[in-house]
Amino acid sequence: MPELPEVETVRIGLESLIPKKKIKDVTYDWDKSFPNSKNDVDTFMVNASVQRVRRRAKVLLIDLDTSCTLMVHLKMTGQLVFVGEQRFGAGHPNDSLVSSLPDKSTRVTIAFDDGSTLYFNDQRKFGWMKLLPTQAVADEPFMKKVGPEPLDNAFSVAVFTDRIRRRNGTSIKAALLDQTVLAGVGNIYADESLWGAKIHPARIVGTLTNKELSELHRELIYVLKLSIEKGGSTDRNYVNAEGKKGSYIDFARVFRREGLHCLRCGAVIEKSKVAGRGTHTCPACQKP
DNA sequence: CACTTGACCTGTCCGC
DNA sequence: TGCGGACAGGTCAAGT
Repeated sequence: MPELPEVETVRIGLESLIPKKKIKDVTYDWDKSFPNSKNDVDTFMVNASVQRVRRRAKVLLIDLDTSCTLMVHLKMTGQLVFVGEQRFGAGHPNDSLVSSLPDKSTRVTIAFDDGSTLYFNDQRKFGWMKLLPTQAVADEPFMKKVGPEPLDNAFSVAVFTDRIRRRNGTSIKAALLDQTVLAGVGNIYADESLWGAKIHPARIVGTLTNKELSELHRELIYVLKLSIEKGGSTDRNYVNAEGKKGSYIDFARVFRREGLHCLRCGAVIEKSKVAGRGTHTCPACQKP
């Protein structure tokens, strides 16, 4: 589910909610969602306090004061939802998903000593969290191979072009989705940025001009920043750290707009499959 | 090696 | 309604 803007939105929310909170108790129902031993949890999590919440690519990093970090990947349907010590009932203005937690998608429950709780929910069980020494995070296989952050100042057109061209024989969409090329792009923002740059997702990287890649670089940064401003995209399951949906989907130009008119030229948006993923394009603006 | 496909899971939606 | 199949925002292992 969540791509860079959604994970960043969760990070911003958690960073304002959980630092300094002390963990009282941890429970979980599915080993693959949280593979650490009870001994790890008792030794390094229980009685530990949260220091800060970081993000790298689509991974959240919750640093504890035991020199350990909770590494979290939400994959397709994961949620990290914080519920304060005071709960609101159904119908209350502040009521939301949170009033019904935990529910059957709750995989891990982290209770803090002030009565508040952080829930890790994941319907499809693809997501995971794991506890490891903070200095070991960089040695994780994914962290070693993942590409640069697209919203860093250092992510220039030259860097983008150079890295994309490493996948010269594949489609531009597959290259954008490849986390070793650059970090954080998933299906929504691949389609959105390609529409913005008027490039068909199935175009082979080797056929793209530097001018086209320069446009794509600009569009990619634009849609990622816009989405963070809008609190991410809620297509199905995504919610932020307070259980609220994001609104980027209301601003989307092609994603999930099949059958509707292109906002630029009026042609009817089509849906197809590229790089094994549902793909949305304008047949007039984005020529194969 | 470069690239593509299937597997991991559950839930929902669509057509018969 | 009921049922089968396709599909869903990610990543990795196995296949060509």
